Amino acid sequence: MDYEKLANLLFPDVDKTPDYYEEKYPYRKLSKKAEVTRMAPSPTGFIHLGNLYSALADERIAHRHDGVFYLRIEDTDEKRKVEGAVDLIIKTLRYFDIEFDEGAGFPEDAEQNQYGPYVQRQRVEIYHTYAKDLVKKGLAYPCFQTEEELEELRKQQEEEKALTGYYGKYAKDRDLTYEEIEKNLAEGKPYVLRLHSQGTEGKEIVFKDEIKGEVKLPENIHDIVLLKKDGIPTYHFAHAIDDHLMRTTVVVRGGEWLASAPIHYELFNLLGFKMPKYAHTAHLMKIDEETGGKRKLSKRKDPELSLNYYMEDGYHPYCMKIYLLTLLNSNFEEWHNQFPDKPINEFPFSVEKMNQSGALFDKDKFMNISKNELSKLSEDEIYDFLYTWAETYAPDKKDIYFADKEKMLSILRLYMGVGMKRRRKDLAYAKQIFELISYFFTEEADSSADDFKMDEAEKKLILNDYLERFSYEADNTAWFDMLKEIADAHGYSSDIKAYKANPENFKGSVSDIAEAVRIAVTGRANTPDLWTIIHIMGEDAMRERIKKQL
RNA sequence: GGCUCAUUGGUCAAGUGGUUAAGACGUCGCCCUCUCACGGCGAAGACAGGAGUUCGACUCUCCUAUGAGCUACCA
Repeated sequence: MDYEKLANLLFPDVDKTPDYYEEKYPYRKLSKKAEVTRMAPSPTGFIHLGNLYSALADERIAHRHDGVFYLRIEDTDEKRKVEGAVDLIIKTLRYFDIEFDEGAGFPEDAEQNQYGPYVQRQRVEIYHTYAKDLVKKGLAYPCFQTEEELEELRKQQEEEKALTGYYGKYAKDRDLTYEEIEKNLAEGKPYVLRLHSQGTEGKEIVFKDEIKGEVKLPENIHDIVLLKKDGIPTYHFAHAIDDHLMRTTVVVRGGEWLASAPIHYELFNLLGFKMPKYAHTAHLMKIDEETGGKRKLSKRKDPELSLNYYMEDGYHPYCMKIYLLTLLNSNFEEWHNQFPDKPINEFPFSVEKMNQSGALFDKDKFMNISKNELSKLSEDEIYDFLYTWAETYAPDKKDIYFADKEKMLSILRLYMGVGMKRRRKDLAYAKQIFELISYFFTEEADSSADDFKMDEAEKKLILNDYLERFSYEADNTAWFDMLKEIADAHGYSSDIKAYKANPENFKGSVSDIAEAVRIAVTGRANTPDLWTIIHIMGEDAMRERIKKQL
């Protein structure tokens, strides 16, 4: 067989050689430690937590030592394509403070486009050049098998209990003559381009994974498809060419790719490429309600783990980043607690420290982190964050909550414990915060929340007395002393300890008095300092709310 | 079925032959306290199972179990 002739028959329009591209995309001039990573999503128009999780890993690895983090769009599968997906990806990641250094999304003539195009469908010329070269070397051939024939083959192999797939003696079209190929082509028969695998059955390769260490895998023997019948490359072929030509140094990808590593190993070898480092990551998992087991996040089954969900509820992107980092690198949390003031990007992120097994997304933990981190912000920062969130996610509330900036800031100071010895940690996410402080912005107390513990008559008696004695000018201690007086006057103990020592001597304690007032004013049994609440709300509002209970 | 990876408390996890098996979240108790939140102190709670190797195994080997992934002209 004259492979040269076959190559020209198959790719008459390809006039370039691999050397051309090798020269066009030279090795990057970066320091030794610098790594080049990429995020390579399909443009499905959907990003979820798992995507963010691995994008963050990529980004940290690249930016740890001034490397490059770029965006490549893997649109080789027609069915998955969605318009505007690239924009969505860039915007979403930007929301979480992750920026690309180059790749899709940058203008064509931009400096950040030097290794482009970064969209695979715009790279077919490149793939075909390498494909032609492979054909020339007798390492690839056209395969005219139909789906039915392949299906037939699979059945036959299953019956024989043989390994399924197109390989070795089963790869009939390996031996097609030039004339046969020419004839098929002339008849317009569709074909795919297959790799002529050089692997031997039973042989093993030792594959080094940056996270898992050395893994023994069987050598690839399959004549895998390089170019689909429409001339578009499969993931495997595109991966080899793109990551080589874009000079990727570390490929971070999901663990489901580990099994196909032998294919990539062979491909890189036959193409004469130096292999990048690989890091196969564990997926974020969740508990499956039906089976009770762990399983990987699925975009179809787990809409609540879409990034939109977290944006809509108003989780602070910084908190999300912190949480994901604690999952990604187990020593991050310790580092962050040790140096709370250091920018988190200074954390020495390491590939080796990444998890081997999939972690469950722990909402409690995330909540805890959110509360902790928000408590470190200033009231102005929280104000701005809430304002921005409300603009898009709660426009109806925006006008109400932000009508009076000073009032809002006072409320935030109250809830954050600004000025106290220690900050409070009540605030977790925007939606929850709006709910938490809602009673400040309604006509009356939140009647749906908590009920009074004392009976109607007693309640009215106490609240009446409270209104009579109340003085707006009284400071916090004077005001509380007044509550104690009420307690004493009605058979409650003004001294909590005395009450606890002999509860049978009293109807209750001053805390019951405070609670009655608290519920009357706010509708809730639990709030921060009541005196401050009253003074933010104003005397009239307070009196009105209490009168409603009489 | 074949191949691969994983398995330390409810969750996330330190740990690489000798430890009282860290720490964080959660849970519970106590203290502080007008409630809540914060903070402090404390408690319960784990090496999937079985064989080896070894003076000694969470750590090494093998087997079993369980879970996950791959086995496409999808990525």
